[in-house]
Amino acid sequence: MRLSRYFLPVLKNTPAEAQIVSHRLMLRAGMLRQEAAGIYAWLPLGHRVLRKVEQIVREEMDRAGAVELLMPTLQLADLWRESGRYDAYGAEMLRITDRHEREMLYGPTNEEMITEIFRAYTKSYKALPLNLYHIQWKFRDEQRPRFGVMRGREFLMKDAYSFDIDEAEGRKSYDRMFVAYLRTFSRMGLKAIPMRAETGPIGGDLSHEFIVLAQTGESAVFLDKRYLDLPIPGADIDYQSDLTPIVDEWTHRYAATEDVHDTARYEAETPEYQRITARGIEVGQTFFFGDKYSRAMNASVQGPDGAEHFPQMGSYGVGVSRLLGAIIEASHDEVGIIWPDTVAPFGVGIVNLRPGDAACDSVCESAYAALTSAGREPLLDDTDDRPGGKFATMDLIGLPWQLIVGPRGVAEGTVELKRRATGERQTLSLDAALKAIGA
RNA sequence: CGGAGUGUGGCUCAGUCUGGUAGAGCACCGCGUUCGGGACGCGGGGGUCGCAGGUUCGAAUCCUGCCACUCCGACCA
Repeated sequence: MRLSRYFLPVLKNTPAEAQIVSHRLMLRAGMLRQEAAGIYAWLPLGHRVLRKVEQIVREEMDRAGAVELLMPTLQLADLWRESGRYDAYGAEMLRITDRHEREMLYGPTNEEMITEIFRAYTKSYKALPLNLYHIQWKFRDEQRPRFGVMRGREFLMKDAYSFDIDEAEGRKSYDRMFVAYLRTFSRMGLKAIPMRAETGPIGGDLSHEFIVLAQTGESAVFLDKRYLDLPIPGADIDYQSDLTPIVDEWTHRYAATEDVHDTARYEAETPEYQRITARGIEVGQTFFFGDKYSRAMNASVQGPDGAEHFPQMGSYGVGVSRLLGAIIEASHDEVGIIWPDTVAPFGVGIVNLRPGDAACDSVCESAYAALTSAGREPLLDDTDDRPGGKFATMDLIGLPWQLIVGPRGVAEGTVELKRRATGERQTLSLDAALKAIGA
C-alpha cells in the first residue's frame, strides 16, 4: 500500500475523551472513529489489525476441531422466551420492533440460536462431539461504555458452543477449547492466564476467565507468579489426545479475579514470594453449563441406549475487538504502538525521505516490489511530509520494521533498517535489509 | 442507575463570570524557500458557537427545557 493513496488520518493531538493508552493510541493512529458512546467505525488501519486477530482466532478454533458458521445479529424474541432469558436479560439487551410489530433483539450472545440450529438437524449421539462457532458483532447496551474498544457496546466476539453426549465427553470438549485459548492468545504476543471464575449452574471448576495482566485492567487479580513462565502447547498438539495434563498444569496453582478471590486459600497455596497482585483484562472465557439450554429448548439426541439425552453444552467466548486494546496495553511505548509481528497491519514501513528524487524513488520501488511479492505487506510512505513527521507516524502506527531510504544513504548504496520493538537501527545494503526482513 | 462535568471549524482549546462584528495553535488549499527525527514566509478556505424556546435594541455569553458525550461510583450471561 502507498500511503499517498491510503486513508490514514493520524492525529497529533490526543482526543479529550480517551482516558487509557490503548484508546488514545488507536484514535491517534487513525484506527478508530467513535460514532456514539461505545460504538466505533473501524478505519482502514484498525480494520486490518482486527482482521488479523480474527484470523488467528479462526485458525486456532479450526485446529481444535471447531466448525465455523455465521449467525445473524438480529434474533427473534420468541427464541429467547424458550430459555426464559428474554425477560431475565434486562436493559443490556437492545430490543427492536420490526414493521410487523414483531419483537426482535440485537444478539448479545447466541446460546439460544445455536441450540435451535442444533436441535433442527441433530438427532443422534453419533454426530457428537460437535463444536460450532462464529465470529460476529454483538451488542450489549452497557450502562457505561468506556475505555474505547475495551468496553464498547457493539463489539466483535468469537463464540463457540460445544455439544456432547455426557459430562465426561463435555469435559474433553472444554479442555480442547482451554488449550486452543492458550495458543490463540500466545500467538498474539499476550500472556493470558486462565483464572478461576464464577461457575455455571452445574458447579465444579469448569469456568475460566483468560486474563491479560495490564495496569489498566478492569479487575484486580491474584495469582501465582509461576503461571507466567509455563510453556504454551505447540501447533502440533494432538487435540484427540488426553489434554488433562495440560489443563491441570495451567489450573493447579492459584489464580483468581477479585470476584471469586479467597484470601485464605491464596495464602495457603501460594508462597509469599510467588504471589502477584495485579490488574487484568479479560480477553476470553470458557463455560460449561450442562443441559441448561438443551433441556429448556428440548434439543435432545438419541443415545446408544436408545434413550433421549439432552446434550451437555459449553460456551467459549473471545473478545476479538477487545483484544486489540489488550495487545496495545501490553505492547506500546511513549511514542506509539508496538505491534507483535503476527497482528501488525503492515509488515514493514518503507520511508521515502525524498519523494521525487529519482534515486530514492527507484530504491523504494525495488523494495516495495520485493516485499510485496514476498508477502511482507509493505506500507510505502511516498508523501511529501517532513522526515520528522514520517518517522513520528511510523513509530505511532507501530509496524515491526521501518526501511528508511534517503538521498544520503542511496548515494552510498545503503538504506537504514529499524526494528520498532527495540529501536535498533542498522545501515545495510538494500539486499541485506530485505533479507533481514524476510524478503 | 446515583453523583460530577463538558458541548465553540477535522483535532486541542481560549472567549461565557461582566451581552456589543467568532478567535488561536495544529490540520487543510495555493505560491516560494526548504528537506536524515513533527520546517519557514506570504496568501487562502472552512464554524446556524449541541438543539429548541425565552429575555433583550442586540445572545457563544443571561433564563428554561431537551439532546449528546465524558469522568467517579454501582452494574457487567
